[in-house]
Amino acid sequence: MNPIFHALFQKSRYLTNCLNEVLKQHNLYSSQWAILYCLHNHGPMTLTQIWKYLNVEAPSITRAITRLETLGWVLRIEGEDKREKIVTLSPFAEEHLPAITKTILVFEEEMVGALTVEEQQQFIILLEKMKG
Amino acid sequence: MNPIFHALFQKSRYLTNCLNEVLKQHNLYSSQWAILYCLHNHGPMTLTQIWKYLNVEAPSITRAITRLETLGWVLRIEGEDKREKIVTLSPFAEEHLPAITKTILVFEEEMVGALTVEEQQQFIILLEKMKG
DNA sequence: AGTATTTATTTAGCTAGGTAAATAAATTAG
DNA sequence: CTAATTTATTTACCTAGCTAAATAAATACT
Repeated sequence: MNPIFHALFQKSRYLTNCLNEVLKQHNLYSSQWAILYCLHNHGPMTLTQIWKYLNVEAPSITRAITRLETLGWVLRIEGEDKREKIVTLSPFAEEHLPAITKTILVFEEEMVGALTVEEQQQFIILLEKMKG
Repeated sequence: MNPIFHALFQKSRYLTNCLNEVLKQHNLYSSQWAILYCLHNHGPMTLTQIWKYLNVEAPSITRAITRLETLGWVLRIEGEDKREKIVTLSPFAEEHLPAITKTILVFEEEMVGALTVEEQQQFIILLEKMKG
């Protein structure tokens, strides 16, 4: 087994666990945060826009949004096209996002700070080269 | 959000999906294969040895081994220390592993072939630098 | 207009990771 | 030797990805 895969999968798991650990203080999981961040940048989005943007299947987003809704982070609004649901951040989310973003920035600096900007670019280039 | 994380998580998910796709012909999932491969290299192992080696929590391995056992890939044998269960590959697994290994090698070459050996080493070095 | 197809979301059920707590055997302490 | 602690495994339950199929609304076809 090429050690690249093992290393890649391990690090991916490790980093999401660390991210979850750090987000615990805000009562969030990393994938929930990914959705909030996405909504923060793009404004209200339909479920389809979200899963296409995050490159994930629809049912994962349905489940996550349902959870985020009951936790009070987002609202599901019926669209003009009545098939679609438009998801928006709640006032509660808008209020808390700045502190969370700060937490994330500290985390990122801690995790990726040992790499120069060139190394980070190089890393992404190498990642891009891996495909079927 | 630093694009490095998004890229890393995406690629990790993409590669496991591809691996699952390729392993479908052998009726295996990628994490099941990781365990079989591990047993193939090290010989019989206890559950604890397996989860420590794969750097995963114990319950994940308990579940995976239970599944692999009912599918006929491994056997659980009670150890001399009666707390521990020793896991061994079944004759069925021994028989089929060479073909599976071949599938994996083709997959790896396809996925990682665009990188030179130096780039692969560089990639792993950069990965190692990411930690808290 | 009425039917067929497409599109958006949801539901059901699978693997796969995690934590917390239960159980049972082995080991250590007194 | 008995009681306390440690160790190995399992169980229960959570998030998070996936596929396949159900449902409902919109669109296209004839």
